[in-house]
Amino acid sequence: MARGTGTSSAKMKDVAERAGVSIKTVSRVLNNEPHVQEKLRQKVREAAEALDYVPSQSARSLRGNRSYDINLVCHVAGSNYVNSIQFGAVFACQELGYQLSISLLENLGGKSIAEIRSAFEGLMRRRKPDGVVLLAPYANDEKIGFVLNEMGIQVVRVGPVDGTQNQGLLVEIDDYQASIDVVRHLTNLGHKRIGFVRGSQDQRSAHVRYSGFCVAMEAAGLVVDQELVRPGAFDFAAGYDAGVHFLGLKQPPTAVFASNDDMAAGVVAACTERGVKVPDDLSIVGFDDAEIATRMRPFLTTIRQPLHDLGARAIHELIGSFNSSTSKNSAHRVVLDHELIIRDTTGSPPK
Amino acid sequence: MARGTGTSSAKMKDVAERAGVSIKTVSRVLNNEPHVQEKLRQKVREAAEALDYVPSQSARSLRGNRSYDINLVCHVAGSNYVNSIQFGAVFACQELGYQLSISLLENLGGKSIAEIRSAFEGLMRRRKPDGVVLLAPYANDEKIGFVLNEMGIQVVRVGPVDGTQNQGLLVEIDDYQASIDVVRHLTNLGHKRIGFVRGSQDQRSAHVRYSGFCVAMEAAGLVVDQELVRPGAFDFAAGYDAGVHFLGLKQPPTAVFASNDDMAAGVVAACTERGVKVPDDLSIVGFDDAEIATRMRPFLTTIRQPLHDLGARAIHELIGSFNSSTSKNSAHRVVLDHELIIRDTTGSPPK
DNA sequence: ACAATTTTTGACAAGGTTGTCAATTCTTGA
DNA sequence: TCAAGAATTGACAACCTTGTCAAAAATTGT
Repeated sequence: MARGTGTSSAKMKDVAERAGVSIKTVSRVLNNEPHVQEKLRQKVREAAEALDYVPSQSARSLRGNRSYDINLVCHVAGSNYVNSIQFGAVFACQELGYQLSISLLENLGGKSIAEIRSAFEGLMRRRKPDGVVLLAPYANDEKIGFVLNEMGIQVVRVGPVDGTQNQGLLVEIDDYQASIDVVRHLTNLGHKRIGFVRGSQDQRSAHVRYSGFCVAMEAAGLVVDQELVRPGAFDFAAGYDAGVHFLGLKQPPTAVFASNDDMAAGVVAACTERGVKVPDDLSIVGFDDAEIATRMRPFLTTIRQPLHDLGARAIHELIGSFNSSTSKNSAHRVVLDHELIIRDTTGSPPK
Repeated sequence: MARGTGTSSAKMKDVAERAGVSIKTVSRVLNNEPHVQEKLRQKVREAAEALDYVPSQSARSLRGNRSYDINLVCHVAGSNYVNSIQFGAVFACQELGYQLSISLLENLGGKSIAEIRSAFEGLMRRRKPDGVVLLAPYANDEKIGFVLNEMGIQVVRVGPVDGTQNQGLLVEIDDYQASIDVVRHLTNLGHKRIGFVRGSQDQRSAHVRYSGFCVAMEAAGLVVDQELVRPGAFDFAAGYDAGVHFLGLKQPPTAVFASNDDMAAGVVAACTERGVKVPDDLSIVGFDDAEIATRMRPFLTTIRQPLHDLGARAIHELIGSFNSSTSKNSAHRVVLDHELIIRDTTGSPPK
């Protein structure tokens, strides 16, 4: 009953009364709209502060047709990659007053536009997010971007994306350069027969990493032996299979570059089982610097992606685009730094 | 322009007109309130169906003072445990028309009630969730439960919890029995000297698993040698350290039960480095059946927790409690089944 | 100093739902 | 058949914010 003890929080009306202005003026000040005297601005801000005013999201959404929600869309698997990006995104949202919710979509690959549309509509019509963060493998699916655009939802994509499609917002690292860095590290150590384990064909990063690999090999005056290029799906098992294949070869490689850490760990596991010493007999490099890189023995040499930052930056770009006056189509591409982490799975090739 | 092409979706008013009833009646039908003739119910449902009506979350929230949001609160680390539960929860929310958002809280251990309160208020006042899912290590913090209760937010806790505090909603597995199962598996194989790696002291599960271990040892007529009980923090490094300790002993154990998979993997790593054969020289069991259990070699014998189901069930309990008429204090405890997964890290003790 | 213009301010409606309460219809008993 | 009571239905307000538009105040030009 006593003042300040009321359970319900202050409303705009209360702030207006305390500041001696109209409700609308309070609204203007709090939303940083123009056309208010500096003097009143101060008063309103003070009043809001004093009353510990917090705007009602539901009222804002209802009237303003904005949800202050951002949706992170990914497929079901809870990989370290998705997880780390997600955490970065959550932090950024907390900071900026948005809410991040997670949406899981069954694999949409190869679905028609109509099917994709209905999947998203089913997911989002209860509460339409202001923006969507699209992770691999959806980031590169132009149909999905199209559907979301059509629904009036701003999109930011994380990860490498085909150059062909209209760009929009994009946050990534330079996978191409990172692959070159890996090969250079290996060739500097003296390796000449270098194997490669590819990632899922439906993910752009898999292709980019492979082409970086090829270019760097060529630049080093080496040939890419197709016998030493194995398919994979970014999972441990594929790495293991590739490892078994390599070790069974008459002339095995002296180094293997796997397109991600899970697969690199698989290659190492195959070596461990067969008594092949890493890195003495075979050097191995991964990509991502996932948890497993320091959970395995020996520790994995790999490329560190700033996953956390990628997620955070994606959110910042998205929210920035809401407030900027530039049109929806404004393309913006952000490239974050990667880093080659040299640990214990790489060394000189055997004599 | 043509009928059905309108961009904005149907509102309650439209449904009411089509069904020839008042808006309020539509509301009643759609919310399953009593006092409506069956005949009208049908009509309304048909109309809603035909118009593809979806209620506006913001309007509902504004008027009804419910957000249809559920918050999953955990600390920063993106462990497999948190991740898997989260995925289960997201699925359940999608199914039930709620939105799951993630909140990350810096470590709140040892903070005062005032500090905890302000952390949550800062986090949640922009949009107060209808319920909160509390994961370890927060699940067992009674101060947090208290603060949330005071804020009028329903809570469901996942994981083992002290019996002392007022219960509320709780979803867990029987960690105690699971530990007994592990020990029984080991003693059945003939092990007598069994080591144990404990989990973080601030997590209830660590204590429960340890006491299950002790009881089962006693039941098998074995003594718990304190030399063979090592501390840990549920992380790989602690398991590794414990492994190094065990292997350096004059009389090492023939089996080790680690309180989670990460630590078990650490013990295995220590063995691998030292040329100790698993399971020939040392049997090792983990807990969780995390990803790493099948990413390591040999594959890890462990307890499978139905993490996905725990998350989903937590959501179901929470939402169920909103709709049920029973009071907030209604305690409900759900215990899901665990399973001992016997893989390749356990075998008979060496002669 | 006054009209014309620009800037600042506020009254009011609207957004889509649910709670309240009064009006209507139906049921029951005499 | 009619009164009393119960069940059903609907009109209207309320939730809290933002957009519209007109009114008021300040500024400019002559």
